[in-house]
Amino acid sequence: MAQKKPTKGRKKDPAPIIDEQAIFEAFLNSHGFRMTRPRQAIFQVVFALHTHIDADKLTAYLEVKGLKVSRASVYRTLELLAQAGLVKRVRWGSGKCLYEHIHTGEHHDHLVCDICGKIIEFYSEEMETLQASICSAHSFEPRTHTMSIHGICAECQKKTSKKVK
Amino acid sequence: MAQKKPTKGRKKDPAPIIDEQAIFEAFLNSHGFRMTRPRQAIFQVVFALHTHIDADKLTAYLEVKGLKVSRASVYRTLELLAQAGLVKRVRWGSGKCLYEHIHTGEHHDHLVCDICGKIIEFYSEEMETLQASICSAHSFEPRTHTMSIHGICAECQKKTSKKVK
DNA sequence: GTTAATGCAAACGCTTTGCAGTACA
DNA sequence: TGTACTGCAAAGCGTTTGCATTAAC
Repeated sequence: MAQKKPTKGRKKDPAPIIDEQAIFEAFLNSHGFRMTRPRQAIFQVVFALHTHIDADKLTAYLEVKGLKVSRASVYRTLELLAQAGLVKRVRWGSGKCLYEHIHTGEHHDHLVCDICGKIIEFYSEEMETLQASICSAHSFEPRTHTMSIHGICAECQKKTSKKVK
Repeated sequence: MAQKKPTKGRKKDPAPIIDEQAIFEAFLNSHGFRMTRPRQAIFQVVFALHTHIDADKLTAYLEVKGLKVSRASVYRTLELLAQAGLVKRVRWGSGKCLYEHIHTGEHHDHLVCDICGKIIEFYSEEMETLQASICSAHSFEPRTHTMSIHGICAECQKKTSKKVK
């Protein structure tokens, strides 16, 4: 169901949020949990943003939108979303956690600029293949992976090379 | 000691610790720092173990060896070692930090078993090459990277398939 | 009307820091 | 002998939890 044209050309603009919403609701239902206003709100923000976000920023963001939700609920809901397989939690260098939504089947890796902190997402088919072959060489059954390359982004390189020699 | 036969067969047994010790001492010297007993001890343990270790385990390990060092000093020394480029600090899922020593030029990635927690290190030349090409495609200048594949190791697969189903 | 979810604030776990005493050079 | 380092304990930071109140079903 839900037509599935290849949509050649555009890279992003993945499955409509509705689908994920349905998954989330089904997940809640099947566990005897309830769909509440805070959960709605958090869900919306996480899936509307196309970036990683930490609990604090998310709370602030909600507040700006006029939805006051306690940090506790934010954490609890993100945990739920993670359990539902809709969101992935990643520890970041600082000790904070960032959360990113997962579009089914899709996933990407990260280039992280050590200077400006920018995160560039990328996807590489070869990387996936390579990982699969590494895993099978170790009889390891992969489930998820994280890969981040830290370094200096193009812009910061320019800035730096201007300033410092 | 210090002989450097190829020791075919064994995979590990890399550059003697002595070299790294020299680097550490040089680092300390050049920064006006001092080589102290706790620093010695911590250095020894980190480079003697061929695994990742967290500050707590390291402290405990030292205590067993009869070297009581405060957690504070452990953290401070690990920070120094990191600054010297001898040790890499990685945030782990739990919120803890693990530290791993770096043998110059070498580096490896990880397979992490979600069931037993075992960490398998691997190195892949193709991975390095692939990363380099991804970086250059984004005009990104890489410095370090982290890649971990989570999943289930061979042994746990066996156990699981026996029990379940 | 039940039962689960919320918000608050206190607890938590790991890491960092300030300070008085200790030890390296 | 002077200065850096240590150990302690307290503070810090992000996250989790207990409990009384509120809201979903």
